[in-house]
Amino acid sequence: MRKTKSVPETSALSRRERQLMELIYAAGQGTAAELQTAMPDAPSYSTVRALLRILEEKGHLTHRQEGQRYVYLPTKPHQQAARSSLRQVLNTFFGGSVEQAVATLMEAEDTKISPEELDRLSALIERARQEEKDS
Amino acid sequence: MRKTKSVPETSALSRRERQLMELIYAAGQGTAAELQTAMPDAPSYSTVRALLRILEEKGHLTHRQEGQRYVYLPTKPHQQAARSSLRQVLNTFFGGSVEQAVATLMEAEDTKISPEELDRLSALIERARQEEKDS
DNA sequence: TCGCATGTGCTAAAAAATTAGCACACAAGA
DNA sequence: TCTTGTGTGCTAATTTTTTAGCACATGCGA
Repeated sequence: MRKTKSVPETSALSRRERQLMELIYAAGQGTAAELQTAMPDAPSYSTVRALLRILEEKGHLTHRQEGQRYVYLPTKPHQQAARSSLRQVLNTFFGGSVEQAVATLMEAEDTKISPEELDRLSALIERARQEEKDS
Repeated sequence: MRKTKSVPETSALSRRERQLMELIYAAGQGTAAELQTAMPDAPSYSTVRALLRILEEKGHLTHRQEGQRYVYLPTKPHQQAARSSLRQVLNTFFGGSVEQAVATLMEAEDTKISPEELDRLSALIERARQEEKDS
């Protein structure tokens, strides 16, 4: 069994913390009240605020004051978080293979990829091929 | 902010539990000792066993006895878990778009997709297109 | 047969996460 | 000005998670 590389302390998020981070990344930003509303099995308002404070301490979030309330937003750029999450899933379930992941999605009944998206995807791949040649 | 659908109790995994599940999915199966070895910041052997027992109680794992030790393996088929994890990441970070996800991966220096994989990917897409037409 | 290595089954304790709830600040309208 | 609504800053309690460690079983070689 392969030894995976050590996880930095900051990524050891608790269940609720993770849930909040996902919401914030999906939404871009949010206030305590908004986030609470958006949570499926929402805890109390205090709890949400407490979690946000902790996440800020851990360095995952910052806030800016807007009027009199805090709007929280991620510290790490969306792009970077996205990439590392995706990598993680790819490694865990697909042996790191993008192709396998896409294949799995295409097989799923409920997650059909639209013709338009297929077009865009193949355009993307074509472009990558060109760049490959150029270099 | 969109309200996400409620998460079933069983998916509320703790940090360590999640870590174990990921390892098991990546490896297919494992004994307590193997898993402990594979964990980056491994806790004690007892701890690993305790967690495995809990995961089994929660219905995520089963074990079969092999000789005198337990070999744990996931309850849910790999495929299914893979799909739902991937979906999750796609929704959180890429607005559900496969294309965007692939684009992000291609941009990353450290996660270049190999020419071979590009070929396989486009073959995959081509096949999907054909099926689209047929139906 | 005895001692050791490797396993599981427990239980109880320690640490961390989650939660509630109060106190206080400030803005806006009566 | 007083009251109300909405916000933050705390602190303390509860609940979950994580951990260690003992007791007992089994297989194996000395």
